[in-house]
Amino acid sequence: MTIADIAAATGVAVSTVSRALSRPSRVSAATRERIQAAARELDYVPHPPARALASGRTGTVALVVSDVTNPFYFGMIRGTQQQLTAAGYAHLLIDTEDSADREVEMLRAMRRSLDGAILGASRLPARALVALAADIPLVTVNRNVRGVPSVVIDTPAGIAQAVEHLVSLGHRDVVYVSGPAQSWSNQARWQAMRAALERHHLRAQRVGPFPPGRASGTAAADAVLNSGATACVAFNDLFALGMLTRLRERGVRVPGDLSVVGCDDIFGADFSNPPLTTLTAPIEQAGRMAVSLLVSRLDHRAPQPQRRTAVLPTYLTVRESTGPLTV
Amino acid sequence: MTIADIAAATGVAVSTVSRALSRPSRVSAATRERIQAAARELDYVPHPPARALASGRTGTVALVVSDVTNPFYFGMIRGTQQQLTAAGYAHLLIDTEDSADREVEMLRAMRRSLDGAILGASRLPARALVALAADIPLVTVNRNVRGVPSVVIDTPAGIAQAVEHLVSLGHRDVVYVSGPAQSWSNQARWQAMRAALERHHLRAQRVGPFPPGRASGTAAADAVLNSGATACVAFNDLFALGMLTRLRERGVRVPGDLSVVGCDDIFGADFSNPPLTTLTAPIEQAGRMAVSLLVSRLDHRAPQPQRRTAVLPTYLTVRESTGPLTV
DNA sequence: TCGAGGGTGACAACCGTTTGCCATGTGTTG
DNA sequence: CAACACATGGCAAACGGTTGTCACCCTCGA
Repeated sequence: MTIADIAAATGVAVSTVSRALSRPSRVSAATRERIQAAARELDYVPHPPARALASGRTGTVALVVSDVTNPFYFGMIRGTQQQLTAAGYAHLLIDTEDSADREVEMLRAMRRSLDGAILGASRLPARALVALAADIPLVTVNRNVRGVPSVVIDTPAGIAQAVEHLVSLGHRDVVYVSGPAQSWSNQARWQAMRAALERHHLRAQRVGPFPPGRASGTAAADAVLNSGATACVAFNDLFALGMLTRLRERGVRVPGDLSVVGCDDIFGADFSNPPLTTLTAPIEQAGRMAVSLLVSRLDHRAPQPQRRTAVLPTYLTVRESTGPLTV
Repeated sequence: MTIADIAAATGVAVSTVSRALSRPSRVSAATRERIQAAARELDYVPHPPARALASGRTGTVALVVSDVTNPFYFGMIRGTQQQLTAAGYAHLLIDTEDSADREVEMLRAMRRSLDGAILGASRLPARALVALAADIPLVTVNRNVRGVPSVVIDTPAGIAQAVEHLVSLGHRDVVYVSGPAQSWSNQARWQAMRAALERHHLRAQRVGPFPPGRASGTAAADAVLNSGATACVAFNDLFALGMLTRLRERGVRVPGDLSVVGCDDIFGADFSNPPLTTLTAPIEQAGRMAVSLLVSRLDHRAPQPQRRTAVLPTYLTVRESTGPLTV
């Protein structure tokens, strides 16, 4: 069941078989048909590694995440999965366990077995990212570095909306619950928050930073309560969800005593108690778009896209974790 | 940066380099050291496809799921990811989109680029599964077919506990919310439910089947309500969670008017409203174990394990969606 | 001193495809 | 009718490793 067998069976050269199978226009309709029939007959299955060795193309793209455990990535996984399959690529999953070192190390090791990679929220310093991009086609998500194509979800713009929402409900003391300090998204969100509050002549406060994960919600909730704020915007839904449980434990009413808004709108945000007001991010779409961007650069026949970075809008989904300020 | 370069740099043959790198015991300490130093120096990175072509081993294992969207698989993905990385394998993700045809088709196509595969809840008929297993090392999860190693989560045993729990709360009319008809797990759960109820001389009812997905919760909730039951066990948490929202919409109190128990204990079951009583399944562990099983058969040097199938226990986690029968 | 044996490294075949280059045959054009 | 272009298919050289086989050398025992 190699192309040599097919060649023998049909009496043509292996090169012809190869062409009939992978570049059908290169052979005449008659032989092509004959060869394809034989292939079907012998139920031939191509050998990807051999193909990769000879052609340099592996037909595989990796999705690199910092922690598969984070529900935020579930959406990304879905999105990339869909689009990669559609484009005929295999989907490799790499977990860097929150370590930048591991990130470059794994990527370096797998470089030759990948056609490209999608970095979901890379922790790499900008220069390392650029260096890596020179080695292997990359698209980043939620991480904008000059020279590396990327798709970013415009949560910062959404944050302005969220602040607007809270202010309109009468809140004056709103605090930002900060995520990991090295996180690009976290910084962007905090900046946006500060700017938005300043437009209302309100002082921006923050608590944290806290490590990723729902467990951080406990400490975060306590910190927010301690800050005396009446509303807060959390770095992400995982934090917010964690806070909700903690607040419930402590008997703090949401939104009666404290309004909470999250970011991302991950699985669960709609059925938590109370359902979470959050910035809905088109995560899945981001994944799909990242793949499109990557695949179109991989396909050299396709026209290279002008814009190397796409920004996706976010919108505020008001549920029940935010409410008017009560005196 | 191929082994030929290293060979040239150190003045030995490529075969020696190859051995120094992949079978270090086969060369003397002196040359090995010299070669490894040179490799580091030239920063050589092995070429996986070439290796795969020559050796037949790809160092890649696929996790095959019916729908990446299902949170049940999130746990599996985590588990397999961890263990595969630990064992030095790359992790390929395949989504069959609930189609058995697609399942065998994809697996056939990728066969040569995989060392093995883990089937999370395969939809394949038994004979097809066995045929496939002859072609490529397989381990199934929650699917027990003679001759194919597997790890199954013993939810059925847990169902007995759940029924016990409900009966002890006074419930006499408890209904099973059925999942996809072809699902092996669904059948096993229903059987277990029936048996458990019969032990209490109670009649087993069921509603459904419903297609996978949270959305089914709506129809399911209505059906359960219509059945007149005072308690139900849902095929999985996704259903149960969906039901919870629907019941809330309809103003039905849980557990006041209806007790609900789910299966699996997926992400979200603990912070839903009310938190869900469910059968906690060690999903992540199942993933890890499946990998262990697979990897140990791949490694021919390792002693082949006797037991080809592992069963993992499940336990009842009582939260707030179940309560005493109220007249 | 000689032969045996174990350890070390080299040779070369092979894994299954792709692809650049060339030879042939066919149709088109002037 | 000749010359030419083009379409088609074949040859063979890669691609980057692994591995079976074998030759060599060194050491040790008789």
